[in-house]
Amino acid sequence: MNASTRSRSPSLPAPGRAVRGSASGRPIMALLDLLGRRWALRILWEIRETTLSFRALQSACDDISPSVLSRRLGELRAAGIVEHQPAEGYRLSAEGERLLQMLLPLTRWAEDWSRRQRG
Amino acid sequence: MNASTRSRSPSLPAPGRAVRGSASGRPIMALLDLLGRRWALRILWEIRETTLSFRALQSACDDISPSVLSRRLGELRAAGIVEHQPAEGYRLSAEGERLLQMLLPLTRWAEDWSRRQRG
DNA sequence: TCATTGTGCTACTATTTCGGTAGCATTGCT
DNA sequence: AGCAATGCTACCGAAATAGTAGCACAATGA
Repeated sequence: MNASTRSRSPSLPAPGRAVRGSASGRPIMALLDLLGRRWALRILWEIRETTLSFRALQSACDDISPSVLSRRLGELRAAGIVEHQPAEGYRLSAEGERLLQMLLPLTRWAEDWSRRQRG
Repeated sequence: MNASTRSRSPSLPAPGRAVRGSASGRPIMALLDLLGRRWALRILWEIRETTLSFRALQSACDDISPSVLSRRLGELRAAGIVEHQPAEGYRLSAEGERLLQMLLPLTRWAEDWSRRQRG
């Protein structure tokens, strides 16, 4: 068996397809699956208002390993949330920007949370 | 070998402490770490407007394994996002409800996404 | 009283995912 | 041609997760 034929990535979550934890294909489940993978939220966060090259993104994410970064980017691109501009780098798609708009208030929440957790 | 001495869980993300992928302790990084763990978002989603027992939550999450559910619940409770009412079950804390308020619009986004992805 | 059912887990092993390092093909300098 | 930067893939050990079994406890009810 050739290594290139072995399955090396989890199934790509997409609306309308069964995903991990849900045979229903409900879009929200596909999304929660996608965003719940390691580094996915962080990657989106780091490009929320900028364009970064693969390596710049890698170091922004505290030197995430290139294999995982590559996989996450592949998934996020397949989902149409991230796009790659040759000679510029990775950035949010228009749809990805709408998604991130919704996540920005998390910063505020996290700060309140911080105050409460520490007292 | 005493089981209680072995390390069995990844470090609990908390604001003010270094977390996976960030030595800064910025609250948002701790939050992204916490929510980026497998099933974390889904668990919060399933109790967004109800209280569920351990087993009910397990089946709501498409029969997630109890070991992972137990860990996630421990983390989310330590974070003050989820709380456990004896004889009732798991539910969001007041703070957790504020957090979920921000995530509810994801449903709408995911539905639009679905339409675009499928054409 | 003694099953029976439900609850909240922990233990254990197998499988999958991730982390970390090395390195390659391509592109663009100079 | 040489050199550096970019966007990866391969490989493999480590860590997280899945899957199954089962335990301790409380409540119910015959």
